[in-house]
Amino acid sequence: MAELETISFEKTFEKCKLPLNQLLTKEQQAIIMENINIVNYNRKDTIVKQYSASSHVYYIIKGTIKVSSEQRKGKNLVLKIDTTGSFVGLVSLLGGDSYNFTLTAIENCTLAQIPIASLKSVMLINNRFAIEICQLISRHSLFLINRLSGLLYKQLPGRVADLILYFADEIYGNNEFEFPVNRTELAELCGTTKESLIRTLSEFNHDRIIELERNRIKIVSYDILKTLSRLG
Amino acid sequence: MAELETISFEKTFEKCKLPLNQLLTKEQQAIIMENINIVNYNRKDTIVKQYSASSHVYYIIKGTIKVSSEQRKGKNLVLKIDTTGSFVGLVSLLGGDSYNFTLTAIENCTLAQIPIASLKSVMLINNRFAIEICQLISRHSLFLINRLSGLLYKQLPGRVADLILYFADEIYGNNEFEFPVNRTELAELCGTTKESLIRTLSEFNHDRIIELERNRIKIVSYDILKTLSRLG
DNA sequence: TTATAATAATGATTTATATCACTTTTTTAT
DNA sequence: ATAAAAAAGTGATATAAATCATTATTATAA
Repeated sequence: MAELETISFEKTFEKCKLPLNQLLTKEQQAIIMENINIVNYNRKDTIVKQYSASSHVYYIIKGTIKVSSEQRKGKNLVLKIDTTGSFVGLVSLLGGDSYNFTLTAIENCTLAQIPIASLKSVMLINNRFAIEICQLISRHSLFLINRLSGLLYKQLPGRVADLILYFADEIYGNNEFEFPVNRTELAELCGTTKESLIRTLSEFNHDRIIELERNRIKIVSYDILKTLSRLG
Repeated sequence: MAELETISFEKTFEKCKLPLNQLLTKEQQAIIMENINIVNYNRKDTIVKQYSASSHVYYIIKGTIKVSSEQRKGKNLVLKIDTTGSFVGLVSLLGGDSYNFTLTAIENCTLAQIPIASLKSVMLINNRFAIEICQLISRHSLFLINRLSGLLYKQLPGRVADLILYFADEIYGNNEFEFPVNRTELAELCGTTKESLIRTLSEFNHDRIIELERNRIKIVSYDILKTLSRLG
């Protein structure tokens, strides 16, 4: 499950959405790299478990993971999907001393484990960087609050439309893609049950809003999806 | 609605949960006070409107406000109640350039309006302060994510139990208190309708879990509420 | 290849809660 | 003090989606 490698700062954070090269001095980059671990995970591997003591922040060098939270025995909520170039676990960095969510690889991934202490120490000597991290946390929070409010108020067609649009627009940037997770996990992404999700997807398929074949999906009418999302 | 006053930094932030006196130098305190506005609001006054351009962060010198978000025409979600000593609007500080939520006074309030620019400039020269603010944002986000997940997964008795416990434990620190808002707003706090909320409260009253008389409520069995909250 | 397990799909039924329509009580204003 | 408006409460009904039960399909292993 976990094998170590050594690569440069540049290479590691090549795809990062923050311009870390400008943001951090060479010395600060060295602090980060000093205790970094590069780890590979396979599909379905658990990266961190909710409630366990938090020690690292993760950066996705390559791959896709899901962030989820156990609501009760057997009831899971998938909060979001994260891919290449994202930091994960930032809210847990300052929000408490244990992880608030479970992270699971949904395809083969390469992650960098950055010790919280390293990250904090760089934040303490580099305010621009601290504020950038703060900004990531704020945006991420707003995204989740919006998503959860949507799940709370919209009914299924709207939530499933959001789900499809989320994958198409935010994850894959393509109107044709393959769901990286099974129906149960898709259901957990829109706060419903496997059965209800399947029914709604089938309806969309029948109504020619999408073309669905197993995990392969193609959006036929983006506009109708947008409308469904809006009307909830 | 809005009348100005001038008071000292010490007096203004007397009840603040952050030790601003230690955290900020006299010069930094002066930057904050330079463009600060002290404003009084009456019950039901709108403090800021969702989607309007964000210019200030608010600090509650005294009083209680609600933070809400319009989900669709006529459908509101009350995200949280905030009281004396809290900063409000921090996620909007860095998360974007408009307010993400509507703030409304639910009792007579005195708030300090702090220009975002002042706050940011202090954060840029004081890393400890920046990290403290970042921490506030993280904790606040986790609270909301938990609350919203609860609303999503629990059914009404669990959500109403949470509502009562929220007021008793977090807002008033007392098992006997008066709801500061009407039934519609209580319903909006637990993502339901006025009617359903009223019915659930009446059941709790009938089952002697609470003693309810108009807005005055007394928790009779804290344990049952806790159990209802846990079982959802 | 065949058996076994996992996942997907569909139909029937139940249930929590929203909606609607209305009454009663309380608050506010004249 | 009385009228008008707002808020609280109640009952009947509708409905979206969960649950339960079962079958079909696909993936995995012997």
